[in-house]
Amino acid sequence: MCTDVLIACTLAHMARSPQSPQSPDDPGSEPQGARRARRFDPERGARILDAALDVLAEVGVAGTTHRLVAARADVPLGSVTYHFSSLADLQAQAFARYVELQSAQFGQLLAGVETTERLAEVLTGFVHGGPARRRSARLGFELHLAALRDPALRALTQAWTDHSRSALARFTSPDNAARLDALLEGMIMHALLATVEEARATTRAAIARTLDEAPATKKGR
Amino acid sequence: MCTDVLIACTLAHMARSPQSPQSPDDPGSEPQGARRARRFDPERGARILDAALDVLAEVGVAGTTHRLVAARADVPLGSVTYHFSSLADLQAQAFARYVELQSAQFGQLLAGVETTERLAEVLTGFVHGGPARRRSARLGFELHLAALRDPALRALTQAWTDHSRSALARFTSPDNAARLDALLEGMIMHALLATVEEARATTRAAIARTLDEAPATKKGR
DNA sequence: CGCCAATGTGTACGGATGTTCTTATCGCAT
DNA sequence: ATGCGATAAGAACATCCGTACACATTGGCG
Repeated sequence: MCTDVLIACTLAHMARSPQSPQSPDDPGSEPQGARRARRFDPERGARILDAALDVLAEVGVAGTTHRLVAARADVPLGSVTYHFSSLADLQAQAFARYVELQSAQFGQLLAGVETTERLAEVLTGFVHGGPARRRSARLGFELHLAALRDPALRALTQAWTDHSRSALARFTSPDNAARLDALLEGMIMHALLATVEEARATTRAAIARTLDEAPATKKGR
Repeated sequence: MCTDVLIACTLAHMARSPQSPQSPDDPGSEPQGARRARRFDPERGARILDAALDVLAEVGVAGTTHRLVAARADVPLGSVTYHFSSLADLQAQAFARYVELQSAQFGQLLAGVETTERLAEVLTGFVHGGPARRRSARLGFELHLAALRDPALRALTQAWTDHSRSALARFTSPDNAARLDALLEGMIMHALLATVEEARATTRAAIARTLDEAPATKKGR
């Protein structure tokens, strides 16, 4: 399995050499011991993290390997193990970066929203997302599942949930914000998995109905 | 990583020999070529599937291997590859079995429920589940994530969602049943991941509020 | 200018895994 | 009873993976 990805890996590794600007002395004439030119590359760590997020989104936590990430970031294998003490460390830092980016993006999405009607509209667009949103959602669920198994990642999911709830709490009560958050999570998952896409109006109605709560302080029912 | 599981694997493999009823001729005197007695074991396939579900729940799709499942089912490695053409096939069939069992269990859970009040109570217990529920929920999310990556599994998640929605539709409109299903999914995930457990009353209130919909046939809002 | 610590790069190794294959065994139809 | 096909059992193989390591390079500081 995964042969295509491996091919891509190999190709990326091979493709790197020809396009690099060759040193004054022609290295092509001495194929033996042809060590690649060293590159000055600060913030290579950050680039590796981005590549790791790409790989995580594509093949999941299960399929993510040092070599895949290295190929994606266009760096040699040793560079990944140099910058990150272990594969788990790499994944954890990548997920941390993801939560950071995602929180900011979500906050920005809700920044200009004033009315609950507009909020419902925006959140509907959030659930039915384009390819970029799909990637994000995949990463999110990948993180959730990883956190389910590795308590060290719980802090990240907790932070993400807290941020999401508090961002939504600007429009409803905290309890209802939590409910809305759970609803969104479920709807996003279903949207990702559904063989036939749900009608936009339906999800919009579900969000809107959840949004205008009946406070029902005491006489609930 | 996973050393403990591997130890368990090895131990299970070693522990098998001494307890087996030995043949008339004492095999202990001839340690060389000591092949284990062949066991007559119909429905070994089903037992392997159960073992696979256990392993899936414990270590996830990522960590599930032929050898782990074989050790869990107390069968030799070759037996797993004999009954299932590939690891993906094994996982798919195991998940299919899971959906079957889970659908039945969920239907049975709602079977005796008549009032929406009682339903809210039952669903609350479903969200805050004991260890058995936790295992099921983990398997469910494991399946969801696997289906996210493997379209062949979509049929299973679709069946599960459809069944769940129709079971809930006995108490509300189909649209609201879908909304409630999404809410449950999200709340279950949050319950699994939360570092501090949510108050039971809160989730009950969230379910109850979602349950009594304002039909609002035309003049919504 | 000259060093050195940090960073880049390629390779090696032990181990785990999926899958295949050979051999042995036994239920069962004839 | 007797063959035979289905299944059990264990070993083997090629591959991939995480990590460690040895060596090369160079930016920046004295």
